[in-house]
Amino acid sequence: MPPLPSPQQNHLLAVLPAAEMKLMAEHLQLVPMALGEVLYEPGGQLQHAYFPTTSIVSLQYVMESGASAEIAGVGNEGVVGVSLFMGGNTTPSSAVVQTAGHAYRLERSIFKLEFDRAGPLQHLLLRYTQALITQMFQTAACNRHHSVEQQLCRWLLVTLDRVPSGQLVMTQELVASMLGVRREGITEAAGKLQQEGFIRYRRGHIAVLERAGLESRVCECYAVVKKEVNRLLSDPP
Amino acid sequence: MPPLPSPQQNHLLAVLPAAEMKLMAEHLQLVPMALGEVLYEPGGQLQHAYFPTTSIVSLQYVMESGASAEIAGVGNEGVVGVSLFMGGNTTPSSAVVQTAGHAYRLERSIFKLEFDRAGPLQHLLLRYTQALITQMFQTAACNRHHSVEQQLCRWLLVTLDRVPSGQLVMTQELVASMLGVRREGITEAAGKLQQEGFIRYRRGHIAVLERAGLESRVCECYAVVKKEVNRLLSDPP
DNA sequence: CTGGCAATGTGCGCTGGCGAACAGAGGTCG
DNA sequence: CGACCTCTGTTCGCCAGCGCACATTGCCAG
Repeated sequence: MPPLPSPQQNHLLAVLPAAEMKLMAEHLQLVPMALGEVLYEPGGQLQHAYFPTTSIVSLQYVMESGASAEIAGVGNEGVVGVSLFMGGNTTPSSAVVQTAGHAYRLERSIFKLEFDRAGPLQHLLLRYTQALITQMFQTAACNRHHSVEQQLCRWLLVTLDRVPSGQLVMTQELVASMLGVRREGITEAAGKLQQEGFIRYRRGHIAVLERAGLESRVCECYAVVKKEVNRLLSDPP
Repeated sequence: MPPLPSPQQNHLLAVLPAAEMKLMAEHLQLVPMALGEVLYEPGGQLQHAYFPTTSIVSLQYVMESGASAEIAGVGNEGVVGVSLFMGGNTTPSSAVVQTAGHAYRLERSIFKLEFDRAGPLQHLLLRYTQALITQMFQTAACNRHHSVEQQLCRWLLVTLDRVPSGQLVMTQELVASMLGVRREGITEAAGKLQQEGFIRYRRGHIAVLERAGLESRVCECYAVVKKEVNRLLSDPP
């Protein structure tokens, strides 16, 4: 077994000043995140904020028809539950664990209290929220104008940035529901990428072999978001 | 000529406590907003926050190919320039005046100062930002799954909520670029709506005749966003 | 090692939206 | 009042992605 994750594996927690971190440490609670677990449903009251370390959470919207679409993903660079401090407490979206792993969680009232302290944590969270907004922004535009193959490449690259090993546990069915397209569409696009030797997959596993290949096929959206997220989360002035 | 707009015509400014408002009043500056005016471009430094009264501003993203997509709109219920207080200062999107009118603007540093006061204004702005997030969310999902006609209905209804007269000054070309679709697609969809007697248009003018008709055709997205925005901006606890 | 089931591969026909090209029809401005 | 330009209507071929149906293939449990 790999060593238990430390809070520092989450970038937001990692860059907190020691003093700040000390205050929160005793309230942070390590929890396992199982694939498919639902952290919250539309309109449901969030009880905790989650800081993923090794897990990945997908923020998605499910339409009345049952069709779904991922709007943004949260990995160890962020936090699930921004609506807690934005003031709404709930959102019309859901959050589902997309890659199993761990997260640290913080009870809702504590989280809000720490935020209202108006210290470095607040600034960090607000900047992160803006990064999240950029993701959604770009997803909306990408949904409108780019092909399934391009979006698949984007999704793979984003996920890869959060899973250094490049070994993803993920069925085509699941990818399809994330992207909000048909499973067959993924089969086809993934088939092409496999033929080119960029990826290899077998029954629920995807291995990225040649990252550069994906980068040559992806739309601009990947780079735009990555650059913006780096800008926002690197150097707090 | 209609009377000059008062700051109270902007909902955010209207609900501010008198004390708060007094502080800001002397810095608020009434400006005309001309159709097509660009408030900021991707990556550009915002100099002001804008509180629309009678104008409508469209937040959009322009792709490398030149194709564009509106991600959210801001009318008298909101403010343009959330990135100023979120910490990023800029965003990769642009803001364009979609309906001419007026707005009150606030110099960047003043705006940030007032926000950092952590009073009612801050809470209000954060809640509004979450409402904005909901809009983007829903736009992303809507772009993925709904037809041009549905999206046109949504767009008309949203705009109608901000233009009580129901008389829109807007060419099909412009609507098309907002929705990120072809102009012909709008011609066709609008033609249907006109045949049904829901709207009437002539060279750059759209008149909504039967709001209920549009509501019968629109996708769920309109109601979801409206409900959520009402929830967030009505009763600050 | 052998069902059985979930995951993947494939092949239809269909349709919504795209791209391009052009014809009419208001407005506007000389 | 007429020229001109912009906006709108319409057509045609094309293709990505959908929905459906069914064949195949790993993988795991028994």
